[in-house]
Amino acid sequence: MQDSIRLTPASYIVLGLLAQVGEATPYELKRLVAAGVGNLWSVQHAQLYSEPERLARAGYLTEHREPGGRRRKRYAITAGGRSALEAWLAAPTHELTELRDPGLLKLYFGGDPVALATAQLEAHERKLHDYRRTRATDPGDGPRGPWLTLDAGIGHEREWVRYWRRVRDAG
Amino acid sequence: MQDSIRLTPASYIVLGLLAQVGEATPYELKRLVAAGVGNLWSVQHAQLYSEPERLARAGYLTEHREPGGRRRKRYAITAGGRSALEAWLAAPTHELTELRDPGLLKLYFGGDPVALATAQLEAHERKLHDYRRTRATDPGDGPRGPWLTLDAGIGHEREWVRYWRRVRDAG
DNA sequence: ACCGTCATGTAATCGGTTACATGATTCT
DNA sequence: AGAATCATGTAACCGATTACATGACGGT
Repeated sequence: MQDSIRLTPASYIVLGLLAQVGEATPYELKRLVAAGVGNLWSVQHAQLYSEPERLARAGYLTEHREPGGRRRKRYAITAGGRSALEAWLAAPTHELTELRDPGLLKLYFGGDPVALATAQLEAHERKLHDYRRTRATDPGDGPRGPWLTLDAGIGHEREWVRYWRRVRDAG
Repeated sequence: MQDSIRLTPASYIVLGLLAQVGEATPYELKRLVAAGVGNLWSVQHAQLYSEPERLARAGYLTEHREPGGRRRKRYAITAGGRSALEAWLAAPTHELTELRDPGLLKLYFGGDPVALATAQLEAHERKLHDYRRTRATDPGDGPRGPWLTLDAGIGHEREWVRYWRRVRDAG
């Protein structure tokens, strides 16, 4: 129950998911991440074992082993966890994303624009179609958040496609 | 000279800058990063002390202390370093950026769209003006890479502005 | 039976971040 | 002269990634 650990984005992902689903094992968390937030902010599966432990030690989650079979650990959010999550949600942030794009980095240091653009275009177009398919099958009910961020993903993939096309065609 | 360390983006930033300027102290690297790549991919200043050491141990850089005064360490790229850099530059990548935007993450988990949009809009608009000012004063000669990535930055900030405006106005 | 992939987890490493420090300049 | 900021560096910690492992299950 030792408090005061630093809460990172990964922490909030765990807290946020557990707030939604009630309780889960690390493996279930992995599935949940893959089902949505994952293309927003990826988390290695190993971290979905260590992070809940950390959060539990700090009192944000409870942990108990399943009695039979694999004796897996199930985690659930506590009141403390919920209020930490809510405090975080309530504070809008001015922080900006960095681009942090490996392709751009190569471009910066002199990588061949056309070759980079070709490779990147392919990848971004694929991802864009991916997103669009997801959105097409989205019933549109359910919470607003995931839908809005999916929209962000689409907008950004489109922008990347535009960008790399420009680079390619200028080459 | 122990070889075979893993080269990370930070490594390539150091290699790339040293390839351009010949040699530098960590502090000078810090300035160089701030002058450009920094808004593409930020690097903590402390890492500009440790990373060159690592690279030097692995034979990608040479290191020697200045004789007088502060006895700072100056680093220069070796042939091995240069060829590692070039190999990296020559291989286009299919890797995609993730969004990794703290604001989006909050949105995903139910943060208030209008509040988030307001805060984010302000920050992105500022950054956009910033980039535009930079581009306005760019002579436009010099290597292509930085100019092209600046263009990416502008395109993306514009997309973010569009996006958050939509979110705000839909709220 | 065998092979591959999914399910599930632990251990070790290490890059990157944060915190701490101190001298030199510049501004008020 | 004192405050603030820039210049310059070291040390410690720890979150995140990589590597390693093993059992179950579906298909051929």
